[in-house]
Amino acid sequence: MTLASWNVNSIKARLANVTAWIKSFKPDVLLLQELKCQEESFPVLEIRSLGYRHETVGQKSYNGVAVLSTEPIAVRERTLPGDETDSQARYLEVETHGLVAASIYLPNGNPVASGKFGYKLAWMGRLARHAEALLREERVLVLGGDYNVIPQAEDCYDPQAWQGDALFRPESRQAFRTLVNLGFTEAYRQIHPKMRDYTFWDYQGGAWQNDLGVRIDHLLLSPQAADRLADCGIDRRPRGADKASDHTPIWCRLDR
DNA sequence: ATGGTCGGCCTCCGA
Repeated sequence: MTLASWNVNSIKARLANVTAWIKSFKPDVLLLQELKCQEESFPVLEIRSLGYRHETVGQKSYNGVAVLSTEPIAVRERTLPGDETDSQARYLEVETHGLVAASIYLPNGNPVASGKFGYKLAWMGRLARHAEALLREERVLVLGGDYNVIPQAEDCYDPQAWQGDALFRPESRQAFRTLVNLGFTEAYRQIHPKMRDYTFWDYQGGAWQNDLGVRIDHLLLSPQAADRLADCGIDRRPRGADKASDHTPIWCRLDR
């Protein structure tokens, strides 16, 4: 089975792009981020007509996550546990296709001098604590989404240009390592140890045309999921389409 | 010379 993740930067503005990609790639499970709409305005009919079930956590204007699946979906969590006061739509955890999957839209954290960076790091701490509990279940589990973290210098066209940015700050990268080191396998690096590839290119300054990107969308696999990992890739084609999102999908194939 | 990134939206904020 194939599972993919894609930050679509508005599901309404991106509907034609998303439906076209689903038709061509046919993922079994698709994790979406940055819907930028409330649940009642999610394009239910268009997604259903493609043969997918869906669950969403929506919010007006900002954030918003979803899970699409060719099989029934059972929701486990609609928010990241650990802070009842957090109302941002950034986490949806489900069971489908016999696996546990979470669609994650991790806070951007910029500007670093604002409270947003503290919120990002606190959110990452909560994610790590919850992930520990998830790992104890010893299930096939995928935590996928827009992590807004550039793990290493080689995941970035120019580390100097990102120096000081919340996506590349040492604190952000350390928190990402702490999460991975709980026992996850980062699917892309497992399959492509040396490859330079990106999942995000800014709209500004011809970043896409000049391949000035960063790798910030990740699939984290539990040991039971990593046992089944057969392939992983980044599909650049959607980023080159008309009216593209600034992110492109990352996918993995789990065998058996 | 002109333009300059998008999307949503209480025309600026968030990314």
